Amino acid sequence: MALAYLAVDPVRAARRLLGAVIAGRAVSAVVVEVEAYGGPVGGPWPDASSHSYRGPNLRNSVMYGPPGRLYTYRSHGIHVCANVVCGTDGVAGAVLLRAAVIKAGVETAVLRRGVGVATTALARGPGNLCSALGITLDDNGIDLFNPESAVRIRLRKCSGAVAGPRVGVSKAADRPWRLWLPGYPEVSAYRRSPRAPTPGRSD
DNA sequence: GGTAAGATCAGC
DNA sequence: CTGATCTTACCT
Repeated sequence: MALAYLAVDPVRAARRLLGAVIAGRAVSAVVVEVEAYGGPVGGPWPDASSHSYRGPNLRNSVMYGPPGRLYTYRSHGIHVCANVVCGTDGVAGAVLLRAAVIKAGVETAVLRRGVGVATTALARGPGNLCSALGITLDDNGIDLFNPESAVRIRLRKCSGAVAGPRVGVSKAADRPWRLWLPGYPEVSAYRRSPRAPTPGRSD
């Protein structure tokens, strides 16, 4: 059962999610960039930039559930971002889907993103990825391994991943928990958060 | 009941 | 670098 491959720490789960095929609403794509997010203080993978750092609440409850579920949230009041929950049931952890290569339904993705958007930019960036795949806040908590779900994922074997610091986070900014497959123009350019403290701290 | 911060993105 | 826009959490 492929689901068991996600019942591990977020960084390993992130590595296993690269190359996976995510099927959204009439659009499917191969995941080429992800970020790992850990859990609360005192948990196995404390992570100050994770939504679950301060314990369970209304927004992050899905992160504490079983692996293989979809965790969506609204970012900056504008965009929707999608995570795949990892770790065992009861332990918070998730992998943010940052970029993907559209494999089917390009026309639909273009309609959602806007005519004139470059093909390689359709699902570049977590907000754009959700937009292109038609993932919404209402999809929060759905089982990505249930064939009945509106959004599904299939894990594929994959190698050659590289790692670097996460994009946009203001805490634990130097932790190399962003993983991607090199050579894809779909992978977003690295931008450090303007709110992040001086580089090189071990946070 | 008010307010600040934020795992983003596009456009100057 | 900035503004847009909204949800949550945490305070009083």
